[in-house]
Parts: sequence; C-alpha cells; structure tokens
Amino acid sequence: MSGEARPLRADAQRNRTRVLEAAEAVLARDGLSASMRAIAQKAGVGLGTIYRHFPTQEDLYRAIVTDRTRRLAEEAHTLSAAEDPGAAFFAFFTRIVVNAARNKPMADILVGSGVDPKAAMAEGAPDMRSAIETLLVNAQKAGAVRQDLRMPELLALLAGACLVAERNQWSDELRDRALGILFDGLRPNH
Amino acid sequence: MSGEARPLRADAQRNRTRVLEAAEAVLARDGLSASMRAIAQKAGVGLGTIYRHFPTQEDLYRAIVTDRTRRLAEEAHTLSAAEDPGAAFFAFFTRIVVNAARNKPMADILVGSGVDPKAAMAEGAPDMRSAIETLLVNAQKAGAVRQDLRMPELLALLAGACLVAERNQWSDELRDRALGILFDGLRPNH
Amino acid sequence: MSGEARPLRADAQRNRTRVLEAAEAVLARDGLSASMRAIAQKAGVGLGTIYRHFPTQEDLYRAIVTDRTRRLAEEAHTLSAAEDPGAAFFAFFTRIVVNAARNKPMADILVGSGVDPKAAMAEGAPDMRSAIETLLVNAQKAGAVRQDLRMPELLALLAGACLVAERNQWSDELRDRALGILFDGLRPNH
Amino acid sequence: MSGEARPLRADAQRNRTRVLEAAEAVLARDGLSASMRAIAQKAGVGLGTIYRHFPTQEDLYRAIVTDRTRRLAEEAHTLSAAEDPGAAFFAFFTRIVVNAARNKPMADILVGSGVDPKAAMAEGAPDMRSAIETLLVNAQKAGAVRQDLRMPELLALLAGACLVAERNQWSDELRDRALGILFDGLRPNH
DNA sequence: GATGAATGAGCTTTCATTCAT
DNA sequence: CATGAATGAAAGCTCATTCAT
Repeated sequence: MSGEARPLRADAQRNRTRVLEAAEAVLARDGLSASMRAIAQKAGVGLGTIYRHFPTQEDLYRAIVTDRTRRLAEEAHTLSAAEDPGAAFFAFFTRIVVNAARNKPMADILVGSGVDPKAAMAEGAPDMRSAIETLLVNAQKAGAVRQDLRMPELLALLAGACLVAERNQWSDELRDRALGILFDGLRPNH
Repeated sequence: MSGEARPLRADAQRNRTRVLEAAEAVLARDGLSASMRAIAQKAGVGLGTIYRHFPTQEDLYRAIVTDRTRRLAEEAHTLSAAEDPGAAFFAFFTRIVVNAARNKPMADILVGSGVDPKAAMAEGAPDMRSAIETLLVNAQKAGAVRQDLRMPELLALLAGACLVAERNQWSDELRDRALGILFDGLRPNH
Repeated sequence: MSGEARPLRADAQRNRTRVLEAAEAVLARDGLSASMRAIAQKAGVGLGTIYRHFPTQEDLYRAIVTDRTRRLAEEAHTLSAAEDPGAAFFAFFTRIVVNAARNKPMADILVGSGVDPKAAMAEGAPDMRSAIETLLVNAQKAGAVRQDLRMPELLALLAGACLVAERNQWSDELRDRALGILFDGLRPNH
Repeated sequence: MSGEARPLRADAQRNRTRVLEAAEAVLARDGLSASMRAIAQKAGVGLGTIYRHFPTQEDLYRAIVTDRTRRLAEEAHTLSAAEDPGAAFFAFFTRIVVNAARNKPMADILVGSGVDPKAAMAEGAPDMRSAIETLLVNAQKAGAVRQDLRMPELLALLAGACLVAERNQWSDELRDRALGILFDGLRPNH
C-alpha cells in the first residue's frame, strides 16, 4: 500500500504541504499565467524547494489533482456507508459540484497545462470510480435512481455539472435549480 | 469614433478570415502553446498582418469566440421558425453539444488565455440569448419542455454538456445516452 | 554551391556578424561562463536577435568554429599556389598556430560546451583537409618534408601545437623555438 | 592559520579520497555538466561532506589536478634514477602522453571551470619541474637529446602532445607515429 | 498595407552553497 | 561530524509585441 519513499523529515513534509496549498491559491488567483516563482513566494519558500518536491511544473500540477481527488474519494467512501442510499448518492453528487465550484479555474488550468486530469485523478484515487459505482448501485437497488443509468453517462453528467460550476460562480439557488433538473433526469419512473 | 468601422477592403477581409481560420486550426492542434507566429505561418501571412486586424492576442482569441457564436446564433434563428417547436429545441441543444465536441480544446484555451468567453460570446451574438429564449418559450408553449425551466439553468446545463463534450471525445452512443437523461429532466410531467 | 537559404536582409546580415564577433570576444574574455545575455549586450542587440540567427547556444558556438575554419581554409588555398612549396607548408603551419594563440580559450570553450570541433570544422571547410594535403604533397615533392609523413600525424601535431599556443601565451621567441624543433622532426634526412 | 593542517582522522582521510575518486569518475562521465550532488552520490557521502573537505567546487577541482600531478612527479623521480637516461627521458614523455589520453576530458573540464591547471599543477608537485629537468639534463649528457633543447619548449611540446592525446582518442599506432616524429625533432644531429 | 527582424520581460529549471537537523 | 533540505542567483530559451524596411 505505502510505496511512498521514506517518511520525509518533519519540515520537509510541512513545506510540501505549504507548496501545494500555495499552488492551489495562486492558480486560483492567476490562472494559467501563474508562475513557479509566484507560488514559491506565496508559500514562503525558495524556488528550489518547490523543485525538490516536484521536479517539474507538471509534477506539481499533477500532485494537486491527485491530492484533491484523494480527498473526494475519502468522502465517497464515507458516504457509501450511509443509511439512505438515495440521499447518499445525490448528496455526493452535490458535494462534488459544490467542491468544484469553490475551486473555479483549477481544472481549466490543469487541462491547459497539459496535465491529463483523468490520469492524474486515477493516480490519486484508484478506487474513486468504484466508490462512485457503489453509491450508484446502492441507490438503484433502493429505487432512488433509474435502472438504466450506467457509469459512463453518470460520470459524464457529473463532470459537466462540475465544469459549469467551476466557470460560472453559481448562486446557491441557481445551482439547486440546475441540479434539481438533472436529478429529475436521473430518477426512475419516466 | 466611426460607429461600426468601415467595411474593410476585399483583400483585408480575406486576410482577416484566413487569420481566424488559421487561429482555430492552430489552437486546436497546439493547445495553449500556440504562438502568434505559428498562426501567421498557418495563415500564410506575416506576423504584422495579424496585429493589424487584432491588436492583441486576446483580441484575436475573443474574435474566435465571437465568430463562432455568431454562427450558432444564426442556426438558432433558423430553427426558431421550425414547425415542431419541441423538436427544434432539442435539436438545437444537441447541435450545440455536437459542435462543441468537434472543437475540443477551444474553450479551455480561451479560458486559459484569460479571455472571458461569456463576455466574448455576448459580444458576438447580442441576441443569441434571445434566440435561445424563443426556442425555449415556444417549446414550453407546445408542452414539450417543463414549465418551470428558466433561462439561467437551461444555459447552465447547456454549457455543462458542451464542456464535457469538449473534453471527453464522446462516442455518439454515449452522447445520446447522456443527453437522453438530461432531456428527460427537461421534459414536463415529473 | 549556395545551399544557403535566402540572402538575408542587409541589417540582418550585419547583426549576424556582430553577434559572431561579440561571441568570440566574450568567450575569449569570460571563458565557459560566458552567457548568451552577455554576448547580446556586447553585440548591442537583444537576446532574441541571437536566437533568431542561432536557435541554440550550440548553434552559435558551432558557427564560430565554422567561420574561423572557413577563413583558414581560404589562406590554405592561397598558399597552396605559392612558389616555394616548402616555405608555403611551414608558413601555413606557423600561421595556424599564431592564429590559435590569438584566440586563447576558444577551443576549450567549444570542447567544453559539447560542440564537436572536428565536426564543426568539417562543416566550415569541407576541403580544408584537402587544402592542407595539397600543401603537404607539394612540400614532399619539393623534398622539404620527409616522405613518410602522413596526414593523420601531421594533423595531430598541428592540433597539438595550436592547443598549447592557445593555452600558454607564448612569447614569439618561445613559439619559434618550439616550432623549430617540431619542424626539424618533419624534415627529411633523419 | 595552522600552517599545514593536522593529519586528518582516518575516516576523514578515507572520505577525502572517496570524494576525489568519485569526482574524477563523474567528471569523466558527465563532462562539464557534472554537479556537486552527482559527485556526492557517486562517493556515497552527503553534500556537506564534500564541502567540509573542499570549501569550494574550485578547490575540489584544483585538488584533482594536484593529486594527479603528484603521482606523475613520483614517476619522474623514479625514472630519473634509471640506467639509460635517454630511454628514461623518452619513456617518461610517452608515459605522460598516454596518461593524458586516458583521462580525456579532464583538462578541458578543469580549464573550462576556471581552474588554472598550471597553478594547480605547480601546487601539486613543486618539484615536478625539477624532476623533468633532471631527466632532460641526464639525457642530454648521454647524448640522447639535442643540446639546445631548453625546458620551456620541452614543456610546451609535452603539453601539446598531451592535449591532442586527450582530445582525439589516438590509436596506439597513430600515437607512436606522431611521437616518433616529435622525438626525431628532439634528437641531436640535425 | 504587408512583412518579419528585433526586442526584452519573463518563464522554467539547475546547481553551488549554506545551515538546521 | 555528516547529512541533505533549503536557498536563490543565474542560465537558456520563448514569444507577444513593435517598427524599420
């Protein structure tokens, strides 16, 4: 499971985290024109420190996706043990979209930078997909989601919702209306 | 000062078009690393010529969105006169998504380049929105679309579909399944 | 014979020359730590201008060897038509060594930079070798040079003399004494 | 401050040696792009350890020349006691050239790095020069070398031979032919 | 008007060197 | 004493933009 080299010295680990956080912040602020230098400044470390942890700009960007995905995967796991499978399914869907909206330009930037977010995501959470699948199957068994919904289109719709959410800063109300319609499409009995 | 600019000499107009086409092609090929020089080469004109027509890289990129939007708006107008308003509505929706899928990296690039695609789009087709609204209202009158659907969420869902389509090269089948579910959500009687 | 692309605009040609001269000067001054930026400054052009003419640092360095070799090859040609073949042979040998001495660190730098000076030299004067060979054969026919001397060792000794000359700033007297001994080895009747 | 430094603890001495050997190896492999880090890795010590022994990169490089020179000086001393002074003289000359050929890129690198090899060499073997001079004088007394040969030009020719040997990987045969001619020039009776 | 040579700010990346662990 | 994480100056190179031809 581990694979990770050695546990990293305490201060090194702290720097790694600071760099990742700074990178997210600066990317969110400056978009694609974010520079490694700006990230270093924001993180309060030297340029070289970034490159020690992430030998390449791309490595850093990939790490961001990976990190974020890991956090989402954990939520998915948690939710898949919930009582009401239908509620869990829709809650997770909403949760992901909200999360995406909060980090507006991230995906664009990553895509724009040549990072393949799908690959990076896979790396970050090899079982993210299966976690979602569990949520789906349970919700279908409970009759909360239409039987003919398959993973591919679910992921597509999920991705789409995330992408708009990222771009347009939705008001809560608009988000609820749009998701409401989408969820209607996902429910059985049509 | 001169209101709407003068009509442009024939060859100048031709150059403008060539540059725009080249720009779309090069952006599609090289993504974010596309350079003005590459575009000039592809267009078969000098670098200076591009800058005569588009004083700034951003101006060029904005013009691309604007142009494309104008073409879509024309289609919307055409369709809004169709016989079956419901069919017209869904056809336009599909049409836009297909169109988006064909130009995969465009939006990413534009977003990545700091161009605000919403603004550019608005500029390109001031009445795009109203054209879509006409399609919507007609479809609702015909009972083909649920009454409580409003423009904001329609546009949001439309945008979302376009964005996924751009990223993941959908198979026709997957696209139909995903849009099918979305359309179910848009229909009345839930 | 031409092969050269188009003839280069007047100012472009002038800049190319200025860059080459500046590069020689700066390399001679700063050795391997010479930077492209310093060369640009010395040449009085922008950094980009260098890169327009020489897409890579290595290309620039190669061009220096090539250029210099071309000049030497011209001298060799001139001398090979001289009256006294023996004198011509030794004069050229001396000439090359003196020339090398004047440009102290050049070869080191070029070698140090990964440029293969032999290859670059070949490129600069494809017939340099044959020009030297003519000088040698003529001198041998005139009985001024030993018959068993072949090109490989001649070139080796020539190169060696150049290399020391480059390093140690020889006094004229020392140079004459060292070359005198070398020339004694090259003469017949031993 | 303390005159000649104290004798170094056993393990410290071992580390010093390891670093020097690693440095030679890495320089030979990577040429000018060799880095202190790579040397540390090869030597199996930490970066800091190198800096403890050689406060500066230049100090390390200088130590390499110094070391190597010391070894050569020892050989010169040994040979100066040999039976046949002429043979000893030419043997040492050949020995040095062969040695140089084996360490091809070393001198280039050192020169390229701003180390003055002459100074470093002087430091390494203050009596190297006198050892060679002894060989020369003895050979001249034995009539194996021309009387008018003086140290400066001898050293120049020696250096030249070494330099070509370093660059062009001579075949044994070519080396013998070139040295043969050079030696003819060094012999008396012309 | 069109061309493309020139410019130079700014980018990513490397690496000698320092110093906390 | 040894280690290697951190630093940041400096390098090679790109590319939007300007302007002489």
